[in-house]
Amino acid sequence: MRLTSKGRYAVMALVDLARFDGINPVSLRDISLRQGISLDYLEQIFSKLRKKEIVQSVRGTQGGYVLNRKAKEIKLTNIFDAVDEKVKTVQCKKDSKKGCNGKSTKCLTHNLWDELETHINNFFDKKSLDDLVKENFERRL
Amino acid sequence: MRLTSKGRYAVMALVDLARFDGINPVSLRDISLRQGISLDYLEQIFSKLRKKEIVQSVRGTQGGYVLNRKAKEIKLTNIFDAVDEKVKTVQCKKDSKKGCNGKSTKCLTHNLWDELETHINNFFDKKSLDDLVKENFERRL
DNA sequence: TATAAACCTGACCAAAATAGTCAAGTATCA
DNA sequence: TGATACTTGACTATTTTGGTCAGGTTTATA
Ligand code: FES
Ligand code: FES
Repeated sequence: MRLTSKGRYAVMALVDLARFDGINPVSLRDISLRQGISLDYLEQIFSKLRKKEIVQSVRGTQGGYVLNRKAKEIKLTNIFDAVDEKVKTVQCKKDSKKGCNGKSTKCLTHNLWDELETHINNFFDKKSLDDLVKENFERRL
Repeated sequence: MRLTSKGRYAVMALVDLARFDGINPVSLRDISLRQGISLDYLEQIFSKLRKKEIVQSVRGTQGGYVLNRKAKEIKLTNIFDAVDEKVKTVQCKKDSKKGCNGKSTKCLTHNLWDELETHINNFFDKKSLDDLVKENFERRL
């Protein structure tokens, strides 16, 4: 099980951005430089974040992105969902009644993976962007 | 984040096998047929499980595999470890002091991913093969 | 003792997913 | 009217995954 860069970068960029929340828009170029993420790749990611209304864009000189909601109300779940970083543990289609082995019953481990998925999602549901910024700030003291 | 088939199959096969624990060795051919997993692939997986002393092989006609430890003492962690299904959430090398961005400090989200990794591993540490067999048996009643 | 069942090993490969790059815009502010 | 920054879509190289294939060796038993 590995986390993909897309999800990792999305959160990283948003934490960077959230630090300036309410102060000024942050350009992707700045984030790219500070966090060492390819600018082109960031653009892909922010396009998705904008569509899911997590950030808002400000065009023109001195433009950039700002949060579209309060940091406290943006959960990791929302971020991952926006960039299509899905937690997928089962092999079968969830709504189908067929198992991953093609048989008519779910496989021996289906329940287990389903539990695991819930367990992981719990973690994502709890953490907000605000938590992350704060933790990060404290660490620097 | 997705679970790979290798890990999924390893657990599935072991649950199948554990049901006959103490009765007779179980051949990979049988597991292959019952669980719909390629025999060749199973052999790769069991080769690893044997090296990590999770199963023992019984050669010859009527041979197969048996558990090498009590089902209660085989945790998901052990299984995943044996087949190299690693939980990897951070990008950087864990022991290095450098961050994933090449800088000398860990990135803004390093701590978060580390927490996530612990959270997932907790789940794997708790579940034993014995638990799985029992859950499965109960479900069938 | 022959033979079939089963384990064992390593090399190989195709498809999918990932992690980007590249090119060509459009909008807006100073 | 330039410079800055967002916007979009297509394209691609690399890596990972999920296997297959070929050619063994070992051992129980008929
Ligand atoms: S994972 Fe759902 S049936 Fe196997
Ligand atoms: S994940 Fe460890 S430094 Fe970024």
